Amino acid sequence: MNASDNSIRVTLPDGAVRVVTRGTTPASIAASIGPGLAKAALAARINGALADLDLPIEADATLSIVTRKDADALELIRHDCAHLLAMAVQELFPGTQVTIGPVIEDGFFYDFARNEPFTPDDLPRIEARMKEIVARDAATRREVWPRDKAIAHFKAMGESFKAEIIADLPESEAIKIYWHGDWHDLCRGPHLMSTGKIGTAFKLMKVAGAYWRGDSKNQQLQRIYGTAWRDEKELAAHLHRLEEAEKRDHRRLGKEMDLFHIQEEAVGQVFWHPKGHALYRTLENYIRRKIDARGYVEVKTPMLLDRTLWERSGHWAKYRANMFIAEVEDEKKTLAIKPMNCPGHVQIFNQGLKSYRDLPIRMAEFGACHRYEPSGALSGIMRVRGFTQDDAHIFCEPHRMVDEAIKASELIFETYRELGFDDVKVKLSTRPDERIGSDAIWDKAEADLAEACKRLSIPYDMNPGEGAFYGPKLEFTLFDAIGRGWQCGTVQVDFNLPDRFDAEYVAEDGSRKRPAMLHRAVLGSMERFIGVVIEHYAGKFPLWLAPVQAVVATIVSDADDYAGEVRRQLRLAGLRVEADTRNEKINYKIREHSLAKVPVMLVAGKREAEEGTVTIRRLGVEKQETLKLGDAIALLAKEATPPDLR
RNA sequence: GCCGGCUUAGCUCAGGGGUAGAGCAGCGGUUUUGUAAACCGUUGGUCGGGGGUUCAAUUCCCUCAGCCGGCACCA
Repeated sequence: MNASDNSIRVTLPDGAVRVVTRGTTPASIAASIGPGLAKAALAARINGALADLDLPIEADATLSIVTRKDADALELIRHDCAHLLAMAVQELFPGTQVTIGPVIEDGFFYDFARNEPFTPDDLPRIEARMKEIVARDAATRREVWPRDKAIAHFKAMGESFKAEIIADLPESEAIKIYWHGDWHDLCRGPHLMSTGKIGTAFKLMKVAGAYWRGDSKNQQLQRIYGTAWRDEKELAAHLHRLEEAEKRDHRRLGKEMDLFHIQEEAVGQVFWHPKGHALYRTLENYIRRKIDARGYVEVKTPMLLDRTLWERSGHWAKYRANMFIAEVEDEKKTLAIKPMNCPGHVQIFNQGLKSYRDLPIRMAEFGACHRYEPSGALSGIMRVRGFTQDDAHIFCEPHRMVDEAIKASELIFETYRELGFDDVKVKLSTRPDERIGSDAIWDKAEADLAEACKRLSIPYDMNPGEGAFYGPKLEFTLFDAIGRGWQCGTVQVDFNLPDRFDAEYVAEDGSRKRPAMLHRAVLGSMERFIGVVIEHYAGKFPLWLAPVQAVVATIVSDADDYAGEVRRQLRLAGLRVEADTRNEKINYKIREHSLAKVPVMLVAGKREAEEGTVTIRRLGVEKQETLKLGDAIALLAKEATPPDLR
């Protein structure tokens, strides 16, 4: 063996090349660059892949040293935190089995198997132990074990879940065991060189149940969630963001702003209060104008339909568990409350003979649907059992499907933009295992939806196997002001219903043909969308959406009559206005209506009453402006114009 | 549906085996006020429902419901 065989070339990020002995570790290269870097080093990136600092480099490679400042650091810290958590839990609660503990957005979790539940009180104890282990600065050691030895070892320890994981690893995978002091776990790594490197910018957040391997048929484990960051400042910032998110929670704002409520006797259904319903109507009318302008026809179909119809549609077989059923005593009938509007729309289509000249028929309905959702799925007005879809079904000649999918998608994008959502992602969900229709039909429908996206030049992600049993779909997810995604709009192809209900039209050649059917919703559910809008704007709605657009607040009781007149004229101009003539100081009124997030306050004191003016004060803005009443009305009416009418 | 937590006045919340409190809101007054809380007085609760233990339960136990956080689900 000559000397050159023992040398390798390591290329650093700045392009510099170091010739080192084969088997040199990133740690020693870092040390040779400088003691500061050696100290700051958390891990290495060898040929682009994250690796342990003590992993010998065996061939020419590119190398970068990962420090706390790098984006990768978070991933490493969080991964180590998961181990730290498992270690602390096993020290404090002997007999607890470890399973998996991955890195997730903002943090990590670890799933444990233990008979007694963890309580929220356990979290501070575990967290304290984690910090103790960090202070211990236990060294990390990596070992590679033969598979059989590893399985036998973990089985002997009573760690049956770990043994199962190892047994399921592909043969090609090396079984790596990481030691942190005298605690060890199976892990693919990499890890920081000691527990002291993790730092203490972490916090355990919550305990939850989670099924082994995500399957509800399996044993339920106990999951502990934590968040972890590079330093205390980042942690504090994250906790602050959570607090801010809580402030815009639609359930909280719904109560504070008197928009809606839900009560025990109508679980999963919304009582819309006057202000909430003002918002609801504004959105509904807006959507109605948009679809009217695009050649839709609006219909209304029955809430209760006989069981036989649901049998024919296929819902009784496929969707029965989610349907509310109504038995009628006098007649021997079973009715179901509609969970979807589509079967009803096909009934309307089927009345009378349709010609190809009549197509496309774009049949819309603000359709109230009810679905029996699992109790654990309910959440405020975001996930409910009674909701209204801004639904439509488009019956068209099969070759027009791409065009119609394009039109529907354009409507969705335009609507989101006008409502203040610019960040939208599209997914194409393709054939699920359980489905109807031939592969040829699916090929065509999936290709049509993809073609629609292509022609619109919108990027989309594939979502394989997630289509409906009756056809593929495009799903539109919008992202709100704090970056959370909400799936709202959808465009779906349906091969099922036209067939089952024998929908037909007379084609150009006089033959009877089956129309293609497209389901689409823009907002999805009114309830859910309003929830999203509330959280997106944190209750501070743009003027056109605000439930109360302006409050006329008096300073002295002499201005009461004038305030009434101002209110009357603003209402004539189409604005939602209240007058506050209570015997309170203007400070008090300003404060109260500011907290209520009323966008515009019109102050009317003695001066304004005499001069026929109002003083406008905008929400959160101290600067005021006094205008002639007529000018103020014109200004506000213009500002309050819905985006589609501007 | 599953795991855990929670449920006290209209709202936000404190309390705790001997029969319940605060702030705000409400109501009654006084005050006529100029841009984020004027002052005085005052009403208000089967402590989520049911059952049990106890001389005594809002408090402890069981059970049901709802809500919250996850998991599963979202045709």
